[in-house]
Amino acid sequence: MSESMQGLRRSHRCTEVSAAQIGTDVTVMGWVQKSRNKGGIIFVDLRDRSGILQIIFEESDCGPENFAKAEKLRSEFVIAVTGRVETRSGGENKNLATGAIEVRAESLRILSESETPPFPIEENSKTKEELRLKYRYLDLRRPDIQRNMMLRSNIAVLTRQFLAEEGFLEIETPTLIKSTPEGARDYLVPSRVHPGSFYALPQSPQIFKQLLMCSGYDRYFQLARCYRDEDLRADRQPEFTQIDMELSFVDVDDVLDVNERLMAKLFKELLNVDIPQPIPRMTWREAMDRYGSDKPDLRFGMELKNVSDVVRDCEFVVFKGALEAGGTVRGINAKGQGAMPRKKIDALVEFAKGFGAKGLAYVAIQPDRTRKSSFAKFMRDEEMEKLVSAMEGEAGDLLLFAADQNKVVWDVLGNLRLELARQLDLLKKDDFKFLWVTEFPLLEYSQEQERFVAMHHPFTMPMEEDWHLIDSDPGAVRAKAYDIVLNGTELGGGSVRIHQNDIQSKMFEVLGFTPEQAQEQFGFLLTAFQYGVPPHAGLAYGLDRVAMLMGGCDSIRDVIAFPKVKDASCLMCEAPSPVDIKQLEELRIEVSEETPAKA
RNA sequence: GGCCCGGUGGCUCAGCUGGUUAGAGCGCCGCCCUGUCACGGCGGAGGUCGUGGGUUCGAAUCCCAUCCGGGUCGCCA
Repeated sequence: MSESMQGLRRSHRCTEVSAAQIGTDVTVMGWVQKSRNKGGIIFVDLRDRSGILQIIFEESDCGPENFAKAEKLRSEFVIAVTGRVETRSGGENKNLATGAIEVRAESLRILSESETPPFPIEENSKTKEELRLKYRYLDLRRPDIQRNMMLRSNIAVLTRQFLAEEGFLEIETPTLIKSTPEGARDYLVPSRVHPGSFYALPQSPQIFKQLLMCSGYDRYFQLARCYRDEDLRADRQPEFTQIDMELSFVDVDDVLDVNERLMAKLFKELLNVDIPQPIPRMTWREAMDRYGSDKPDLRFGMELKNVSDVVRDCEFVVFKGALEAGGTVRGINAKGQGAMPRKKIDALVEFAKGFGAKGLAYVAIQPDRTRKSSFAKFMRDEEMEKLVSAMEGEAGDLLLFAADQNKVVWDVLGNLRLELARQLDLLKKDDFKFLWVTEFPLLEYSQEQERFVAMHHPFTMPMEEDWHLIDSDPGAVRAKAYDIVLNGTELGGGSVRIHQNDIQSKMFEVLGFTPEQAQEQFGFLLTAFQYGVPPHAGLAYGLDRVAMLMGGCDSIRDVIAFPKVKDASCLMCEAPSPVDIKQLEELRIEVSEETPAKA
């Protein structure tokens, strides 16, 4: 039996009740976390989003009718209690924020009863994610998820506040837009009015924000929903939220400056963590050379070393072959891991092969400085000495080498470095190491498409000093593009945009667009740029990733209220789903054996 | 699409080199209990071992297929 709210008003959230209210009456409402019935006295832990407050029921205070109701309380019943705040006479509970006080119930209303939940609503749930997601509305009651959602809300509020104070305007852009084939796969929405034509959901508001610059809005931002029809990961959902911004009359430094102050504000106010100002910068090339990654995790060292010159004259065919083929030999030094058992080293070799390595050469330096090595027999002693010394190898160290084309060597050692850090527990979640990675390559060659594709997007401004290479060596042209990296995660990225038609046309040409194709895809942008466009630049964060890292979570699902699972479906509402055949007919979409529809 | 891990009462797990009636903790239900807060005591209910097939005298256990969830590679301008 559910009672009404008639005549009742909540006076406090659970943990807003404090010693300051002792002796006064309060009215609290929430969910029964737990009821402990001692016979003549009943303790109820009442939970709301603020936390837990103990209610005490005794018949002499609340009367027989209320006491009888209190005896019926079960987990997750929703109740309203009016009572007197008291100091606990039974001793303080140090585990609760409200552990020194309790509310002696004078009246009780059962606002809603509850079935026994399918899993316990409690902190640090061990429940399978599958079940949690099916009953996400219950999972969202758990204190740790509620903290995540509140953190996310605070991030959004502070971001708006900060950017507004910095002169940014919040402007919404459409989510039914034109499909562009470059980049990620689009989610498509069929048009009823234009049979056979489709809208796309935006992968980002990129073109619209550039048009806003063209329109003179100067500084724009938006917390924008974005959609990409690609496979999911722990840090990737098909729909996600960007903190998206664009600025006019700026260059790289201006964008970096405002963003490092934004990050500093968020981390200081929400986590009381000081972010260095300015945030360290590293070029893409340096990041690759030192860490084998364009999003290096700076919480630990173990940097890559290029030893190509050291081993250039040795007879080890793996090294020799790689160098002759134009590749490099690089290594990392896992300090103190020289005693790693053979089995574990073999596992690392297998791990490396997963990233394209043909093998992994190693030297394990024993405590007595003798060496166990997979390739010593191919090296002269003095060559080995030189190599070990180039790696700063000391007794007890494990040296690991990869030899191949740069791209492979970077990838293998970069991932190996992270794997070793995980094994050695070097990655502390409350250690926040920010980094700007700058000067990304403008283009990268796609084997699959047999042409150069934009590393960032086709509107990215090349670095002026490299532009003369665009025909002779397109891959060597660097861009005014930058990523903001935190603890090995790409939090966001952006660039200075091209605002000159001649450079833009050349870009399209290099990317293999005919002028007609460029016009067809981006004509409105190109036309807009003929009417006076300011130099502009911008950046977009993955808000979900920001919240994930700030909240110490392992997956962005933990900071998204209703996330989707690996195959992009929703376990709770069961989207996507077949639709009524009538809906399909209206859209002129034909039904076949393979596309099920409701009759 | 590839590879790896998992699926056993409501929850979390054990059992898995085949062999009595599939166990434990928590939860749930009933009774008792006036200072609990991981409350306690007594009693009780609850299981198609993800699904389908196969091997076998016998399958939670072995084999094949398949579904579901997670991680990862490809993919993600």
